[in-house]
Amino acid sequence: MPELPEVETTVRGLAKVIDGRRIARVEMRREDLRRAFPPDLGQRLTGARVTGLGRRAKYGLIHTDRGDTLVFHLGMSGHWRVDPAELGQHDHLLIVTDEGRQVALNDARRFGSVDLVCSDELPQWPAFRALGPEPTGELTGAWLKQKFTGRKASVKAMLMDQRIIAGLGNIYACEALYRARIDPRKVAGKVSRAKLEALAEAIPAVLGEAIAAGGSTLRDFVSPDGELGYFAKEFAVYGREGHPCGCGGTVTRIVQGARSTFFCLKCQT
DNA sequence: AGATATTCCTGGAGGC
DNA sequence: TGCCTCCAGGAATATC
Repeated sequence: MPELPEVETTVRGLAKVIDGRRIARVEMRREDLRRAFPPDLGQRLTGARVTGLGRRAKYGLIHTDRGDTLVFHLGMSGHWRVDPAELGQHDHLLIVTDEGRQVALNDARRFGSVDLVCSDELPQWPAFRALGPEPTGELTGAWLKQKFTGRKASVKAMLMDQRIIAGLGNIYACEALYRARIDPRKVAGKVSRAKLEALAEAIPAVLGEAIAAGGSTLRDFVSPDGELGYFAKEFAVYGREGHPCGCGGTVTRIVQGARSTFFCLKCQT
C-alpha cells in the first residue's frame, strides 16, 4: 500500500525516465479509476514536454510546458511500471516518450486517480487547498501544539487529518507515534509539549528513512521487474500484532476510526 | 467538534 | 482443491 515514501520514490523513479522528455503518445486503456479520466487528457498531454516532477502529500505531480500538471494518486494498489514487457489488464494509462520509453500506471483496485490541473492553480485545487504542511521538513512542535490545543480527538486521528499534516497515512502515523513514545489513544490536546517536539522530529525521520530505504532497495528507483515505488519495509509496530517490543512489552492492535492502530501498551504513554 | 458510516475496488488471506 | 467471506486502504461525503 503506497504511502508518502512510495509516492516520493515513484516520482523520483519516473523523473529519470520522463523528465525533460516530450510525450509522444498517451493511451488511456480505460475511462476511469475512482473518477473518470479527464476526457481531453490524451490531447492535452500528447506533444507536451515534461518540465519537472514533484509531490504534494500523497499525490504525484508531472508538470508540462503547456501549463498543465498531471496529478496522480496511487490509492492502495497503484504503481507505475517502467518499460513493461507487455501491458496487462490493470495497466490503465500509458505514456510513451520521444525516446520510446514507456511508463504505465497500473492499479488493480482502482482506488487511484488521475487529474489534469492548471499548474498555476494547483494550490487552489480542491484536494490541495486545505492541506497542512508537508511532513518532511516543514513540521514543527509549535505547529502541532497550535493545532492540537483544545482538541479532544485522539492524537492518532489528528495525525491522519490531512489539514494538520499533509500526506501522513496509517502506517507512518503508527510508526511515528511509536518512535515518539506516544499512546495513539491519548487526547491530542493533552500530549505534552516535549512529546510534541519528539513527534515533530519522529515524523520526518520515519518518512525519510523509508524514502532512503526505497531508493537503496530499488537501486536507481526501479525494481528488477520495472515496478516503481514498492519496496521491502521493516516496521517497528505496523502489522506486528503480538510481536515483542524492545521494551519488553507487546505490540497490540486496536481500531480507531475504522483503521488499525498498532502500538506498544508498555512504552507508549 | 468528533465519532461513525458509507462509497469506491479487488487481490489475497483465512476458514471450512 | 475450491469455494466462501472478510479485510485492507485514502478521500470525500453524510449523519448522528
